[in-house]
Amino acid sequence: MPEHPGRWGDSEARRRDILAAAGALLDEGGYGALTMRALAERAGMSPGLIYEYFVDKEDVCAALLQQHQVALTRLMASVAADNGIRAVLQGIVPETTLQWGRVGRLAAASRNRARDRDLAGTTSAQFAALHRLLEDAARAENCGLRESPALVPFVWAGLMGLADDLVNGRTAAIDRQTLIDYTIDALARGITEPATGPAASRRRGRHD
Amino acid sequence: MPEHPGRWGDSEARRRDILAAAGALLDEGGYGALTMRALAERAGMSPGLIYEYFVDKEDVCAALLQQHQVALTRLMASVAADNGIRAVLQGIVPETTLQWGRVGRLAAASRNRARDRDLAGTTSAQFAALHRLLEDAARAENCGLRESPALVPFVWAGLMGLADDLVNGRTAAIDRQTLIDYTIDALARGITEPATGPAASRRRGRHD
DNA sequence: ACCTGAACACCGTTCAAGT
DNA sequence: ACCTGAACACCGTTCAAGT
Repeated sequence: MPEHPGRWGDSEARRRDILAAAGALLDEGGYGALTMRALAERAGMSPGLIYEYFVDKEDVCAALLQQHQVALTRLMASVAADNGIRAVLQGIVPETTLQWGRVGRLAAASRNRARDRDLAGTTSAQFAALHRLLEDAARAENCGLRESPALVPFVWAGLMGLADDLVNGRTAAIDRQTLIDYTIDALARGITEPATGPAASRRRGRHD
Repeated sequence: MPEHPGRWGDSEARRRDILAAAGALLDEGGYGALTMRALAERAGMSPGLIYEYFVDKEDVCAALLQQHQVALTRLMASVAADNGIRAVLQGIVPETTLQWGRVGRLAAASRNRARDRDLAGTTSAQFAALHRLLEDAARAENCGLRESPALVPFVWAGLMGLADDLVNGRTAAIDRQTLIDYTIDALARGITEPATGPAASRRRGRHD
C-alpha cells in the first residue's frame, strides 16, 4: 500500500495514456510515426518520463501487444460457438486484424527476459482460448478436429496471414470478403475431418 | 554500350556486392545489424557510394526481396509436381523460410513508386509460378483445386505464417517437422476437393 | 519525489572536396 | 568520373538539474 494513494493511480493512468498514445500514433502513421518524442508529446509528458514506466521503446510495443492479446482472449471467451468454426473465425477476424496492423510486424526476439516471460503467458492464454473455442465450435457442427500441437499455431498463422493481406494493399485486386471467406473456409477444412452425423448432413444441405 | 566497358561490369558487381553484404548482415544480426555504415564497410566502399546504386535503405531491402522472389520463382518452375501438392509444398518450404527470415517483416507501403511497380511484377510472377505448380500437382494426384482469386494468396500466407513460426522461437515447444507436416497437410486439405479417382484411392492406401 | 529537457551516441542521408 | 567521409537532421536513451 503506497503512502500517497494518488500516486499509484496516477502511475496506472500514465501507463494507460502512454499505450493509448502509442496506439493512436501507430494507427495514424505506422511504426515510423512512433518515436519516443512524438509519444511523449502525445501523452503530455517529457520523453524522459516514459522510461519511468517502460524500460525502452520495445517494452512499450510489447505492452501494447499484450493489451491486444488480453482483449482478444476476452473476446474469444465470450464468442458463441453454436454456429460452428467458420462463424467463430468470422467473429474474431476484425480483432486479429487490428492486432496485426498495430504490432504484428514487431521483432520476436527481445533483450528483456522478464517481458518475454510476461508475453509468453498472455500468448499461451490467447492460444488456449482459441483452442477451446475451436473445440466447442467443432462439437457444435458435429465434426472432428484434427488435434495436434500444431493445430492452434496453424490457425493463428493463417489468421495473421489474412490480416497481413487485409492491412496492406497486397490484395487490392481481390475482393476483401472473398479473401476472408476463402481463408476461413480453407482453414476450417484444413483442421477438421469431414462431418458425418445427421446434423452435418443437414448443415451441408443434404436433406436425406 | 558504355565507353568504358569495365564500368557497367563494375556497377553490376557493386550492386551484387551490396546485396550480398546486406544478406549476410541480416543473417548474422537481424534487421538491427543492417546499417548503411556496416553495409558499406562489408561491401568495401564508403556509405555515400551505396546511394549511387540504391535510392535509400528501403530500396536495398526491396532489391534483396526481389532477388529472393526471382530465385523462388525459378525454383518453383523446376520442382516436379508428380508427387502431389504436399510434396511440392515440402519442396519449397526451405526457400520460403529463408525469404521470410531475411525480408519478411519489411514494411509494405514504400515511398518509391517505380520500385513498387518493379516489386509487384516479380511478386505476381512468383504467385503465377505457385499457381501453376499447384495446378500441376493437383492434376498429378487426381484431385480438384478449389479455384479462387484468393487461392494463391491463402497458400502464400500459410507458408509465410509457417516460416514466421520456424524462424522465430515461437514454437520451441513443438517439433519442427510436426509443425511443417501439419501445416502442409492442412493447406492441401484447405485448397482441394477430396480426390475421387482410383489414383487418389491408391494414394490414400485403399487398395480397392 | 517527481519531472524536465539538454546532452550523448548512433542512425539514414547528403554533398563539398579529393584523386 | 568516381569515390570519400565529414556534416546534418533526427532517433532512442540517460541523467544532472529544477520544482
